[in-house]
Amino acid sequence: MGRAPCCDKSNVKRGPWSPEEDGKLKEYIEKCGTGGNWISLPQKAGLKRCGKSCRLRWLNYLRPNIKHGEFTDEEDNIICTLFATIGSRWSIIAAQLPGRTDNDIKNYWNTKLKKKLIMMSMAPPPPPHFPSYHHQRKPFLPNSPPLSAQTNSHLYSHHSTSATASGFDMISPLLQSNNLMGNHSSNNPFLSNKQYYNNNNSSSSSNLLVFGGGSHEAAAAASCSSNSDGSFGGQQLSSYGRDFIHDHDDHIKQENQHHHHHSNKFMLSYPTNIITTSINGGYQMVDHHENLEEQEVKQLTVTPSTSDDVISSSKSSDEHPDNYNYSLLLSNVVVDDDKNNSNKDVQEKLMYYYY
DNA sequence: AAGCCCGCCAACCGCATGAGT
DNA sequence: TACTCATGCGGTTGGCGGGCT
Repeated sequence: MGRAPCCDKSNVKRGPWSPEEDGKLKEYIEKCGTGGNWISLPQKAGLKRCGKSCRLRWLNYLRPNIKHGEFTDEEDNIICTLFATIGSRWSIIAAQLPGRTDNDIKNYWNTKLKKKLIMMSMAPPPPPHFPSYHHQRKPFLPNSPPLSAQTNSHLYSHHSTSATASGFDMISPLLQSNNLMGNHSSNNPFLSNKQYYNNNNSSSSSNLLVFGGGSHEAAAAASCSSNSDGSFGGQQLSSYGRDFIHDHDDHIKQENQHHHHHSNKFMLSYPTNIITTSINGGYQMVDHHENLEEQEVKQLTVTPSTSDDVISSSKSSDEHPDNYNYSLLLSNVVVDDDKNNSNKDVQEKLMYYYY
């Protein structure tokens, strides 16, 4: 049985809001607030509207300090960076852009920015002397990532990350054009894992990458999950994110539960403090495929290069411990491809950008 | 001038989640 | 524990307006 509708649809007005309706809603909320109840608000405000409609109108249009109009280049960069990192989590992206609504950003992305990136991707490649990301990577500044200003529960409480491999690929050119990343096509951070394995027989390449300010799930979205068709398995990751993040102090216990109940583990989606606990044991990252017959299990053991790296980073992580630990921890790891056990050199596997 | 096409964006829809009971 | 319901979210739709033929 489906759930009951939130309102009597035959009795509510739909479609565009009139100035009179806007006025009523604005006046009521400014005078009385929402009262924590949108369902009853329209009646109190004298509106023949669904509560959800009122809420949307208020949040996306009427509330104070809403910014409309052109997006700046800086906003473009933030949107691209975050989209590459966490996918279409518009509410989270909007939280980084004061005055912008998730709806605005979503529309902007779907109608303009995406196309802009496509156009830029068709532009000629940068000249050969364009420096690699190894040379221009910015040092991590623990006081910078705006994502860390949010609570974890806010970050991870909802829905899926639906970024696609093509989405990541699309973003790359813009980032390059803005000098945010290098020009190593073989190190394209937006390749899916599938592409990574297709392109690299050994574990010596650097496609196990993170692009973003250091949110835990962000790392997962960018680096960990790919499905058998090469697309990113955001839903899976997201469900992990939900499970883990809600009770920050209970992560390790929950990780253990997952260890028992799931064959697919996305180590890099774990918060840093969990990874930190894995210094001695290491973690496995398994690329899980739905169809067992065709399953090509890719198993990566990812461990910090040395305990000292992790410990030292932990010590200086007071301000934004999660981000800081995470980045330092993963910036220098051993990636061991079990299928191809030939290269265990310590390598710099992760690229990151902070704004 | 009329008709068509298409991009933009406000609004809607369905679903997941969490709080309350 | 099970259920209901309000809220918040991302995906999608549909109307409007501008440009083109």
